[in-house]
Amino acid sequence: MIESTEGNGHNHKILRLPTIKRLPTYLHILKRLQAEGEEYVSTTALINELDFKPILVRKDLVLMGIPGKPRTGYCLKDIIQAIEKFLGWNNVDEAFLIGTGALGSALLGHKPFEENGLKIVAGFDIDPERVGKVIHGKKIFHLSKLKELAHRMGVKVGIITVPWQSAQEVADVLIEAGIVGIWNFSMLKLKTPPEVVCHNENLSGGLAVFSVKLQQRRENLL
Amino acid sequence: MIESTEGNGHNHKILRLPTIKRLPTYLHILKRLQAEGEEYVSTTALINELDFKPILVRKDLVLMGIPGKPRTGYCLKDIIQAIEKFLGWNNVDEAFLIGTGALGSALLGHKPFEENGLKIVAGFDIDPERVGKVIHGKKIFHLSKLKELAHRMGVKVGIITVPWQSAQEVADVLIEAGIVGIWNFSMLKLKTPPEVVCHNENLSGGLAVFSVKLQQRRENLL
DNA sequence: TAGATTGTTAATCGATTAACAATC
DNA sequence: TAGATTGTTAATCGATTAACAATC
Repeated sequence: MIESTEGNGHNHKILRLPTIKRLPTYLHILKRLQAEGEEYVSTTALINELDFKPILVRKDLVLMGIPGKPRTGYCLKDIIQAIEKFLGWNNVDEAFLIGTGALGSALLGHKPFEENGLKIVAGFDIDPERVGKVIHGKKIFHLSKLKELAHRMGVKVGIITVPWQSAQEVADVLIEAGIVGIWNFSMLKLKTPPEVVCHNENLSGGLAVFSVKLQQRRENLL
Repeated sequence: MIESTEGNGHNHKILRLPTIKRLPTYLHILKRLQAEGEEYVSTTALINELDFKPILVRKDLVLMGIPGKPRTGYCLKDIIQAIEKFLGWNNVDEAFLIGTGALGSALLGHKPFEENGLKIVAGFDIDPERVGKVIHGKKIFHLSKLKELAHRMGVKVGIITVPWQSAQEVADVLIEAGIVGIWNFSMLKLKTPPEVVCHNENLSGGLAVFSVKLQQRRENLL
C-alpha cells in the first residue's frame, strides 16, 4: 500500500557502512582544525591525526560528493557542513531512552549525542525506585506512560538500554507508540516490523577485540 | 584496519576482526540455549536468533578450530568453552578507569565487563568533587595516585573515558605506570609506544550509522 | 539407507590500496 | 613552469556466500 513513486532507490547518495563509521572521526578532527583557525586541509595533513591512509579519506569524500582543490585541499567549512548534512546532525531528533541502569544513565548524560543530532528528552523504567527521579537533568517516567507521552511530544525515536530479557517487551511498547527508529543496546535481536528502523549496537564486540589484543600482547611477551 | 599480530605471527590462531566481533553474540545465544537445557545446536538453529547466514557461523567456528558433528551440530559446552578461552574471558583482567563522567560512571557499573574477563577495580579523576566518592561500589582516586596504586595492585590495563583534550595526558600517566593495555573511549588518536596495546572505541560510529538509517527511513516516507 | 548437517573448495562481492593522469 | 594534491581507473586484498562432497 505504501508506494514510492519518486522515492525509489537513489534519492540519497548511498554510502557504505565502513565509510559512514569513519565520518564522525573526520568531523571531530576537522572541527578541531577549524577551531585552530585553519581554512583548508589536505588529506595528507588529515591522516596525521588518523589511522587511515590518505587515499581512503579522499575516496570517502568523493563518495559524499565533496570537491577538493588540487594543491590546496578541501575547504573545512564545506566538508564539515556536508558531513553534518549527510548524517542529519544539523537537525535534532528527539528520543526516549528506556532502561536507566548504568548504561542508560550514562547515555542520558552523554553530551556528544545532543551535539550530534540526538536529544534524549526523557527516560523510562519500571523500577519504582527510579521512576520519578531526574538523571542528568532528564525526568524518568514509568514505561506505561510512554505511548501517551510519545504522541503528545511527537517523539519518534527510542533507545533501548534494558537487559535482553525485557528488550522485546520494550520494543513492542515502542512500536505500539508509533516510534519509527530504535537504537538497541541490548543483546537481543528484536522482532520489528519492516517500517521501523532498528539498529543494534554491539558493545561487547569492542571488548572482544580488546581482549584478544591483550592476549596476543601477553603471548608475545613469553 | 586489520591489525595483524605485528610480531612473529602464528603463536595464536589468527582470527579476523569481523569474526572476533561476532563471538560475543554467539556466546550470548549459546549460553541462553544452554540455560534452556540444550546440549547441541546446529548453525541452522543458531541463526534464528541471529542476523547472519549459517555458513558464516560455520566458517567462524572452523577458524576457531571447533569441530561439529554432522547431523547433530556442535556441542554447546565445547563451543562456549572454546570461545571464552579464545577471548580470554575465563581469566579476569583487573583494570583502572580514568574519567568518571557520564560514560565512565556507566562503565564502572557495567555488569557484562566483570562477567567477561574485565574487572574494573578503581576509578580515577582530577575533579575534587569526584575524588573520594564511590561509584557503583568502586572508589575514585586522584589521578596522581594511579602510578603507585598500579604497582601495588599489579593492575596492567587502563580504560580512558576522559574528554579528548586530556586523553593524551592520561595515556602518558598510564604508560608511565607500566600499563600494557589501553582501551580508549576518547576521540583522540593516542600516541603510545609499540609495546602498549591500544584499542580505540568509536562510539560515535554507531550513532552515525543509526542517524543515516533514520534519514533514509524519513526519505522513503515521502 | 536416507537425510541432515558439517566443512572444504571455489565464486562472488565489497572495501582498500596503488598507479597515475588531471588540475590548479 | 614545477610541485603538490585531487580524483579516476585498475589491482589487490579480504570477507561473505555458494556449491557440494564428506560424514554420521
